[in-house]
Amino acid sequence: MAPGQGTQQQFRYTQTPSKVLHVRNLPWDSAEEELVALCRPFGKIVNTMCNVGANKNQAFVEFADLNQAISMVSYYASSSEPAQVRGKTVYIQYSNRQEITNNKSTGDVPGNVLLVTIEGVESGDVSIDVIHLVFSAFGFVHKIATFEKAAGFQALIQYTDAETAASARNALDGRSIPRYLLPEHITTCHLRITYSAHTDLSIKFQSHRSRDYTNPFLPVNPSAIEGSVQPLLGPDGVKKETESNVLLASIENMQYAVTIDVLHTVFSTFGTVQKIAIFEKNGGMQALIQYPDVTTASIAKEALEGHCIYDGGYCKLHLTYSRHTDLSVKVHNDRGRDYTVQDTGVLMTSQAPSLPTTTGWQVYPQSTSTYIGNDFTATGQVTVPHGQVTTWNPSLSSGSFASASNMFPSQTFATPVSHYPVSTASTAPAGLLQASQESSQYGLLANAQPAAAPTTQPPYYTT
DNA sequence: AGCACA
Repeated sequence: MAPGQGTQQQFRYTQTPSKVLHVRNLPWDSAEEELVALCRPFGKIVNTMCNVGANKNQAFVEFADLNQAISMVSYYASSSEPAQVRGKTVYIQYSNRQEITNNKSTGDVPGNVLLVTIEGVESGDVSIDVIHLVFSAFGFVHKIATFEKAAGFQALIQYTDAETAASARNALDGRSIPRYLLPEHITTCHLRITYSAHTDLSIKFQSHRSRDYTNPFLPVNPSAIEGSVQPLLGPDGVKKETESNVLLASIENMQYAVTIDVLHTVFSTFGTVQKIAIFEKNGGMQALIQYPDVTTASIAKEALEGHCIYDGGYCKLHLTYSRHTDLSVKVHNDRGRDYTVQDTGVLMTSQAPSLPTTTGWQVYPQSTSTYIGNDFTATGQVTVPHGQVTTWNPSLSSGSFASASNMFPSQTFATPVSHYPVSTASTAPAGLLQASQESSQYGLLANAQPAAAPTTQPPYYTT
């Protein structure tokens, strides 16, 4: 055999596809979140390994499915823009291994602490109290710590001994948390349970993400109250969201009913809406809107964030990216729709509307664009409704919630816009107006509005 | 700028 030529592989870096990708030339100090943000649009990431190599500037990403890894490699192979992390070009190839193996989690050495992965949910969907309830059935739960990693929402559950942990694992591994303990839009929520190498968790605060049931005097972390989710922090300390094709919308000041049809009309302006689910959360209303791709979702998010569906600051939209990528909407009712199936023919008429020519409506910029939006943005997930302002962490709230009413404060953070030229508004406001005009014609909004609705005044969108 | 973990 000639030297340097193996029989197994002609060339060392001629890769066969793998669901594990090797990423190199990363910034030295790049975080796992940046890697995840880059790769997530292409599929579900189940594991990562960062700070690899002598320079700590390589990483591995493992997708759930081979095709997802292939789609990412193919995309950047033919893209005019190289893959980048914080402006630095990174190089992506198939790894020469088929899976990431961490030595961290042994997984099968029995211990008193369980590592639980809760599949198909994001952290806001399953409260620590629900987790506590489920796992208390097998014995006294000492401590719980929850966190979000690339693999998803995870929890460490500490029992007294390995026997109790084993009974809980045997009973619950692969099972689902009962539906009645979950938000309505969650249909599957399977538990994957392994043993953790930990024996005693160090819980610093009682919070929405960690509990120590052996120490009732442990202080409550004011910045980790129920309902607020710590945002991912970017390298500059600024909140950084992981993009998704699914948007989480919360609707503030909902004086008028906002139905799925209304949402479908509004969000269809930016592309095909695949699925919508609406549900109650903390007394407010939220909706998940699924687009086919991240790009469409981000355009819709940018265009709609902070806008009101109706005049007077009513039904103000706040949008974040959901961690969901594919909603399991199995119903066609007032809580959920799947527009990708045509069995009922419901609303298949509202495809992406044609470009507006002249609308006849006007866009009225509102001087108070972000009176509450800043607070939402600062806390990541939009989960805090009105009326719970006393539990809010003051350090996160730049303004007083006492002013969060129709009495808009005169000072604003945003630059006041005196007028929107129609030309520059063609992507967002004009499209919105077109959408609202259509919905008026089709009467979609008429049924949704109470008698007191401003019928003489067509709905319009303000910033 | 080119592959960890045992």
